[in-house]
Amino acid sequence: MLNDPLYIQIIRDIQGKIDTGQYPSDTFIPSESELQDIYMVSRTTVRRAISELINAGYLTIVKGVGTKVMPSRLITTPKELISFTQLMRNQGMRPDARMLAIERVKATPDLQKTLEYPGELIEIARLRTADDTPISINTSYLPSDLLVKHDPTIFRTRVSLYEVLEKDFNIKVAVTEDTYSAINANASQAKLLSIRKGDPLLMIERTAFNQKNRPIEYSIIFLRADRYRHTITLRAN
Amino acid sequence: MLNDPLYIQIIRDIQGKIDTGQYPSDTFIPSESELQDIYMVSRTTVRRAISELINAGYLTIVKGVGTKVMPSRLITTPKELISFTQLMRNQGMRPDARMLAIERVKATPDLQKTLEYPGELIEIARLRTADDTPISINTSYLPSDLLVKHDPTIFRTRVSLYEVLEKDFNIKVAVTEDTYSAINANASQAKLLSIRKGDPLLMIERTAFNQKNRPIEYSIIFLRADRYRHTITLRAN
DNA sequence: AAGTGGTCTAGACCACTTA
DNA sequence: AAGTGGTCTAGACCACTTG
Repeated sequence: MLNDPLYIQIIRDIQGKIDTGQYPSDTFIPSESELQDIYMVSRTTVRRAISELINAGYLTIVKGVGTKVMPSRLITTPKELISFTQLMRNQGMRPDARMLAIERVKATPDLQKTLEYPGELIEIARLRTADDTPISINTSYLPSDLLVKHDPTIFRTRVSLYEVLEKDFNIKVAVTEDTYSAINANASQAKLLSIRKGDPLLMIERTAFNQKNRPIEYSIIFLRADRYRHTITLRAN
Repeated sequence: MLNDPLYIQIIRDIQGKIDTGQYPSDTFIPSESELQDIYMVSRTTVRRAISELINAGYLTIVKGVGTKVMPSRLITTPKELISFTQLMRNQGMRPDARMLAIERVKATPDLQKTLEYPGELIEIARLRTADDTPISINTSYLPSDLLVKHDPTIFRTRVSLYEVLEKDFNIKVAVTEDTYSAINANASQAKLLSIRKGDPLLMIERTAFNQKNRPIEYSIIFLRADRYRHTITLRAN
């Protein structure tokens, strides 16, 4: 923490002051030259920190006037990539998962193309719950060459698949492409999710990429529309 | 253009070289010191330009090695805010809209709260089509005090509501909050969209804000799930 | 060892807002 | 006129990757 770059430390400090209300919503934070004095750094470093906080949606600049704290409504939903475990935790729910299957499977032509990998895949199917209510059926496919370090059963040890990838396999998801659609539940989906056949499901297909732009996961998620809504905040360029 | 800041001109130039293939996908662009010589600017200015291109998804940095052009797959789906007109054009379709209603309405309590406006609203309901196939029913509510400059019928003159707001009212959308859900079509929705009652619809509720964080539009959109998929690319922080 | 990007400084001049 | 952020320069030292 103490060895982190100065601008990171400044970001953390300002973020903390926003969160604790020392810099309330819609008020101006100290000017850049004041921040230079506070943190004893150059203006470039102050501006670097402010620039990232603007990018993250915490601050906004009014030309010729000053730098203002964004209304918290717009702070709380960052446009960052987020895992479903995190999403549910953010909504104050206790996420869990029941493993339906962990198997080695052959890739279909579509999956081969999407994952750019001709070999075997690991299929992980899970029923996700929040506060013990079934929320979604989540089926992931991962190239097996990425997962040689441990037995696939390691995915039983944690609720978040992305946490297993990061902590046990050192694989970090950098980019996702999410496609939203809607379908009617079929009989088996309805049974698993405790709803009726024909009820609406939000369907999300996600392809995840690592830092080197290699596809590392394709997943298809069926979410109960009555229990779950997915919100995303976007900013114009 | 010539009076634009240097870093903007550099961004445009590099973007152009990526688009025309002079800097092909997955190859390294010149190093920062080479770019200093090319553009005759300081390293700070070069880095400013590169930083924004990384943010926009065009470039990626490999530590200690160089700066690489992102694969075009990941460039083509920017995470920017985008209008539905643009979205359909991007998919190679010809978007159009049939006006269903332009009316002054009283705000429901929910709408009053969402739009933070107690007065009358302008309701604009439209059937959106792509290549003459009905795609979505789009109902927007806007505070009437924003629209005094012209008669509301001006919304008939353009296909894109956001274009009318920007060009005729000088109102720019800066941030949107989109919530995704799914429902089954009711009888009237099914009729308008040429589908059957009970067929799945993707529902998107959007609240749009201007640069000053004032809510300027609430819209609810019902999309035919069989004809339309909505893709978003997200990056980790 | 050489080259790359990562961080940081100390200045400068400008356009914009407010009084 | 004074204060704000917007842009830019010319240096410096560092950590990381590769030959």
